Amino acid sequence: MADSATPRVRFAPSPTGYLHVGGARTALFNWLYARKLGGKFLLRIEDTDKARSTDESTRAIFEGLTWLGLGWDEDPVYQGANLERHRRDADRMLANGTAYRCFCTQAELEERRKEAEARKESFKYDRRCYDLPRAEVERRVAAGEPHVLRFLVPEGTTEWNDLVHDRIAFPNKDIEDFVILRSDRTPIYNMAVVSDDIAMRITLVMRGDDHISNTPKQILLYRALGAELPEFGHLPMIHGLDGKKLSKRHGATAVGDYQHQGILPGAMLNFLALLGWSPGNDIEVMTLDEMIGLFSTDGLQKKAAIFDPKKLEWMNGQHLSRTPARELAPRVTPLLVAAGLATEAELAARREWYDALLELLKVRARTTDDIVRQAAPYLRDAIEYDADAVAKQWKDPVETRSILGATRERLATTEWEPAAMEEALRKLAEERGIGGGKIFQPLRVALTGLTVSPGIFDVLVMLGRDRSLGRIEAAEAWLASRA
RNA sequence: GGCGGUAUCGUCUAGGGGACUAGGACGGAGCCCUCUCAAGGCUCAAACACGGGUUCGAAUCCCGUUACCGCUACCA
Repeated sequence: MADSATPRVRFAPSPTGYLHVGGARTALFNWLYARKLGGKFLLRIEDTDKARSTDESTRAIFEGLTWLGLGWDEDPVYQGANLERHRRDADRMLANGTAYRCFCTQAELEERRKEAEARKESFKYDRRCYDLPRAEVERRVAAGEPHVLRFLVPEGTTEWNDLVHDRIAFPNKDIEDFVILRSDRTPIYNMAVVSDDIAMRITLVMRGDDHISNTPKQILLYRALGAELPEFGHLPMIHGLDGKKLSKRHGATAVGDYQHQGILPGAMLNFLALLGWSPGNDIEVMTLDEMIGLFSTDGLQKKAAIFDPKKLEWMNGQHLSRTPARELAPRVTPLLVAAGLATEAELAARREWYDALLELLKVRARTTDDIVRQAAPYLRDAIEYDADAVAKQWKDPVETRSILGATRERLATTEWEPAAMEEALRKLAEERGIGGGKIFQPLRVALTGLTVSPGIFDVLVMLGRDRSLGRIEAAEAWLASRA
């Protein structure tokens, strides 16, 4: 275990796509760990696979983390920039006898692998180049013969006390003498990771459990380099609804996809946190700060979790409801503008009204997109009558028009205030011998064109006197033309 | 195939030998509230993979089986 006073953890994605929800969760747990313990959360871009890495992906990772609010503490480390150190470390191992040169070509290896397979045996490099006479090795090196550096796996057992799995052990005989430096002198993954983690003074390596079998190799490398071991913690995977590893087939897997679906970053984080971690009680909905307070590696799960979009939506609805309009506005305004429902200036000009509208809509929305959909009747001049709404609430044009007319007259002479309006309309219903709903429902359609909306008196207030009365009148005219 | 990991309601999970007639949440069904929709409240259906041990006692500990997942490259 590393003795550094300050815990240092890192998130080390390879920039070959977008920020995956699984990666986001790994980042979150590392981030929470650092925040909880007053440590540092570092970012390392593993861009050594030149063929697959792109700047665009790197940018997507930055953007994803930034959107989520998972800031990193030091400048991001680009693995590709540390090539020289990786080589030096590999050469050090060659020098101290923990690594050796191997001249076997990939084609030869491939052939032997196939042969072993044909014999139904598992292939493991047979260490033949380790036995090459020193003179021959020197001769071939001098001749410029291409070769790789392989790690000389020692005898014994490699084990560690995993933060989430407790003890994990691998017999070293099952680990082959793996390559650490390619024939073009670029490092192989495990070499680069260990070299970088040592250089970054990482105290805990917390990553997906698909790395469990890399861990014994890495531990061996730490030892060969005479470095102090960090702690290791392996997080379970995230699967799709069918129990298979989450992939494109399951729909949205990129954090950005959810951002565009109207998910709040806080809700995304909260949902992800609960996928593989539990605060140990029945608490579900949490802010990031609350998560920091509650976080403990004890609550980390061993089992893979299935990503359930339904629960994400519910979680988002919870966060939406709990977010004050003032905080919601910056996230919703751009969407409203993009939908052509308003301009930023218009909304800024009546900020209190806008806040009140958001307060009304957020409770019945599960995504910010829902809010945008619901907001249309309050922002647009004209409304459209939903066919189903008309069919259901305006069945009888003549009667409906009569009710609407009476409603309009009452409202016109009533103070524009919820309690007063409700009293007036309930009285009207009583006079006509009908239930309140018989007035409210057709009115709702006249006002919004829809069968669903916030409470009708809230709608009247949001719309304002002139617009409300105007809409009722328009509805009456529309009905007259149908009668 | 080899090695490693995992196993509680459909899903996320609580549980760390007796408090378990196994708790909460999502989703589902129903009821209440009610001007609609949400939200909220209440109720119901729904799980300890299987088999052996250990123990007075096992969801909890051990072993095996099964299933699933991961790794098995001069990818990361």
